[in-house]
Amino acid sequence: MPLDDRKLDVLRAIVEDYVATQEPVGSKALVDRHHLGVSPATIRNDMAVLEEEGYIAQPHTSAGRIPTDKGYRLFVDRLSTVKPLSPAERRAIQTFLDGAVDLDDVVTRTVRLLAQLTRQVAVVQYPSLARSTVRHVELVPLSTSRVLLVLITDTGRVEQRIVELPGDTDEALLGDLRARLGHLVAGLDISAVPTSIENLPESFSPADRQVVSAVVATLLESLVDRSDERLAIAGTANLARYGQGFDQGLEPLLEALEEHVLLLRLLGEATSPSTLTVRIGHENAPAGLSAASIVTTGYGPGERALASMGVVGPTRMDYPGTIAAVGAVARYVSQILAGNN
Amino acid sequence: MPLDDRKLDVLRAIVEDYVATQEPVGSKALVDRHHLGVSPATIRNDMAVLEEEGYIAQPHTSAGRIPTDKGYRLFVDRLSTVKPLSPAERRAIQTFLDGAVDLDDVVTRTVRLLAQLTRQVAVVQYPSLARSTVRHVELVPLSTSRVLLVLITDTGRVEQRIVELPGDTDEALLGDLRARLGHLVAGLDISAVPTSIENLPESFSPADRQVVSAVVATLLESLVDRSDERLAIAGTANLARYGQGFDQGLEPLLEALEEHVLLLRLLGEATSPSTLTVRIGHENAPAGLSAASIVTTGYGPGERALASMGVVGPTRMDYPGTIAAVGAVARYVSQILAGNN
DNA sequence: CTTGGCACTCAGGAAATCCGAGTGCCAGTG
DNA sequence: CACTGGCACTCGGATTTCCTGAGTGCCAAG
Repeated sequence: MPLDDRKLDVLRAIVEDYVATQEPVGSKALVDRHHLGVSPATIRNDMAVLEEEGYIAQPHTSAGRIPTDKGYRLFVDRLSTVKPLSPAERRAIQTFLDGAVDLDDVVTRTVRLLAQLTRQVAVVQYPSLARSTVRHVELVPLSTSRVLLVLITDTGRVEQRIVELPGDTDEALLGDLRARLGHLVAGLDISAVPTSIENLPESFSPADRQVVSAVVATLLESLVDRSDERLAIAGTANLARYGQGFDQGLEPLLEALEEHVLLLRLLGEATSPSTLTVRIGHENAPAGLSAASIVTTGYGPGERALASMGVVGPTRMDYPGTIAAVGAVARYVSQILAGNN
Repeated sequence: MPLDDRKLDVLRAIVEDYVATQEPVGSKALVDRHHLGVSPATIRNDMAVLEEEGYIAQPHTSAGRIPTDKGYRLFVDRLSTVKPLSPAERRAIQTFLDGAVDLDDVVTRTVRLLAQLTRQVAVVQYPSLARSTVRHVELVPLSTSRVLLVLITDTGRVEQRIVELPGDTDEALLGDLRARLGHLVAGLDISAVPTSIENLPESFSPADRQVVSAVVATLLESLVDRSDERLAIAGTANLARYGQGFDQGLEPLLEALEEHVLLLRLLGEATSPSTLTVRIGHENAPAGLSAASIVTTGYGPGERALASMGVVGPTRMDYPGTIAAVGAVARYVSQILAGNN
């Protein structure tokens, strides 16, 4: 049976009231708080249908209704309208983020800001190496058998590795290597680097090949190294405030939040900066987060998302508000990153 | 009134039992579980004295006793014996830490290990820049008006800054500057760098002075920048397990744990690697942590501590076990750092 | 100083009770 | 046909009462 408009209104009202009060909402309360123009009895009939269809449920026989995951899903997809941020919030975003001095600072400020705005747990992924381009590669001799390899990306990120050379090496070779490396990879997309340099050693004299190979190997290694898919998290204290909003207690949640690999996967599927994903309750496969909802979006200067950020909270969260906050912060951060180019 | 030996035994027994059971312990239970050779009535008298002196307290009139902060203090200072780690634990430390590939990895592994061993919250400070020495300084031209300043310390840490030069600059000047900078600061203690280079600009021709000043300024800035006093935290989920061990709930604690500045201060006062500090309950000034105890120690290759690590848990923690774990991990990490030199 | 005895206290659990929000259903109405 | 008012019913949760037993403090005797 298709849901008519009023039933959708009822569902919306239920979600809104439940989110606001954290208590099951009954038919009477609904009519009082929203001017639906019909009597409680009518609402009850509608509710019965909504329940049959699985959008809402009763915790106990004689209690009001609460939305199910499916109900939230419908709400998010079709019933909620974007709630514009208050001027105060906009200002907060600006003043908070404008003071950032470098990339790391942008990330830590962002994550705190997001936690504060949404009063929930914020998660921000550091811009991924993989999706940026090379601005510069440098070789710095430390001793005759050690050299520091520095890689700078267009996002302002700097990776460095110490390369142990197989034997003593003179400046000339290094200089040559530096120049040719730079020529090969400058401006290149990180993902394109491996194929670009794989044959480099062969263009050197056999005597030098070992050294070149060592450097190339380290460079490749530093590129695939996913360990730098780091995360910043803030606002875990908000979980405690929300208190027993979570049935199974906080432990599984806190554990999940420390499982960065897991979170990265959830954040991942790096959506473009303009789209925004909402995952509700059981849609989050991993056990620990099945009582939580996650709102994520990508961010980054261009069309492609450089990395993702998001908010984790109870399924009973203020979706419109959270979505607005995440979206606004992501847009602003993207601007900053574009500016700092 | 000085406490005789038996009273101390009683206190020790109370602490141990309370930590183990999380429940107030009464006189009867004490005589049963520890062979004290006297009757419950006698114990009661001793307990009365201990209570009068403020070492223990009763939550309710008709309940057993629990240790006070003062009681824990005495226990830690005089009554507890170090509990050697189990072979399994020693092995865990080794296998867990030996796989570390770089400094950051050492830190993240350490913090997880510590959280796992103690089943509490672990906090590890990244090795502080301020207490290491300069191994190398490098200048890498990015464009004619931008140069990358790289600073490498003996702890394997690499700081980098981009310097915006006031005008176009040629290679020769940079090379000269690089050489003189390196000569001035190599091997120097970070804290000694500022005085060492403050007069450097004046030794250059007036035309070049602006450029040199820009570089020097950035270098100084990167040295005083405390923002790199970063922390790694793990095991917050353990707080939830300990559950309502904390009277005021988890919120203030989680908040305190996100206040890195605060934690750094607590960790701080970098003790030497060989000493270990225990702060109990109210000894932790900040409100949020007054229900917690903190066990910290410094770590680092030499005599001086490079940074600190520690564990945060409820006052009712297993002090001997925690102390042993923190000590062992710190020693092992120190060895690793010394080795990687 | 230690001990057994004894009266007393009281937190916390179990059982009993109450209340009212909320429901489903039905018959009546425009 | 959709809506409404009425009504009987349910039952979770709050409130109260009651009870129990661990634990205490004190005292007099060994």
